[in-house]
Amino acid sequence: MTSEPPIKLKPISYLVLGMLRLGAKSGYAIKKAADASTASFWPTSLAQVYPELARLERHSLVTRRDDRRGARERSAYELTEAGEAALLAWLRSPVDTPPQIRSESLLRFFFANALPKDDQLALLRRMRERVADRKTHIYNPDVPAVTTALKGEEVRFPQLTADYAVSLLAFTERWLAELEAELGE
Amino acid sequence: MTSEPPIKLKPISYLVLGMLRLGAKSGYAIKKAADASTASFWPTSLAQVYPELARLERHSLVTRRDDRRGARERSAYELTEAGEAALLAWLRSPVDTPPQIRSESLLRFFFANALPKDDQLALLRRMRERVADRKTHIYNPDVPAVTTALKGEEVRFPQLTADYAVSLLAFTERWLAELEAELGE
DNA sequence: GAGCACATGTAATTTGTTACATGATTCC
DNA sequence: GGAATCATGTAACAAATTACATGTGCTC
Repeated sequence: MTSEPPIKLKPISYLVLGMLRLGAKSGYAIKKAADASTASFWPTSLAQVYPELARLERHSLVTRRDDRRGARERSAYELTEAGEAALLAWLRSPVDTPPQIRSESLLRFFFANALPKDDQLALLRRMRERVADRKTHIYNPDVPAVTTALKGEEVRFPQLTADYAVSLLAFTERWLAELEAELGE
Repeated sequence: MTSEPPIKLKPISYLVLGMLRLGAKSGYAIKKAADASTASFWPTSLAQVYPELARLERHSLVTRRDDRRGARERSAYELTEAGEAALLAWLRSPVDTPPQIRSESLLRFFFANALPKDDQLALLRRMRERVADRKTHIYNPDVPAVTTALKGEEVRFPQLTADYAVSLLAFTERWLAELEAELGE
């Protein structure tokens, strides 16, 4: 089907394939869906999505058709069989790079010893407030909006992912509150 | 003291300043200490540490002196008063960029709906096993090894950071086990 | 008609990793 | 004597973000 050298699929590839499978059709829609669901553990940008779609099309993992609305151009992409197979193979594969985390907040926490006790407590309180903030702002993945492609399939993992994120934040909040109490004595 | 334009301090700057304060003296020692303590939430490399030390020295936040061992050259760095002040100011500052996370594992989880139930369960089990692995391999920050510079100061935050990491992993393990049980019914 | 969401891309810049280059010291 | 660790740096490369560039359609 293609004479291209074998394509190397990266997480962004699977993000795109996965969102297509859930029913997002345009690059813009994929990015929007990602912002509302996967952004907190796999951030991306349009400058990644568009080139990736083109790359996947060159390798016949997706097909593109014109889908203009009046004068505004738009592309509608679909998974090919090879594309769906690649997605499933990845989901089944055990290979897993460890999660990468960059938390300035934890870095501060780690060095907090340099502060007098009052400032340590202030730091903990600020951290806890911020965690509470993030908890209330977790996007509930707007699954119905993008699952038009799925007939009858019960979609629960996106919601579970959001649930997990909220639980983690709640756990962190409690952990910080306890430490605050202990340190404040 | 310097005619350089004002220095812009980034997290790697504070990592270096903080490790110096804990008693690491050479660039190599800073990297080693970071690998054993902060690497899981703020990874870095020697190719960042060395240039950063040079930059901090140019701006008089650290001082460098020769500390060769025989024929092997080595530099010993120390915080200046300005350096310690910068570290403390950062620790007190509320500014906080949200943590950045990239977890291929969670991305898989999010899309796991595409799999038949058995494969979903296998995915959950693999995730849980991997979390358990990471939990057992968490480095305990080797604080005594680098705290020669601190006289009498009780250093507990590095240990607390490791405790928190272990707690989070344990929480995740339980969460996954429960989901597995629920899904397995 | 103003402002925002929809829509697609490329270019420039930033950030960070891995590879390269070189050598000394220590431990088995 | 060989391997691992100590020690310092630079160069090449990779990945990702932000900025740039352009225009349409919808809603208040």
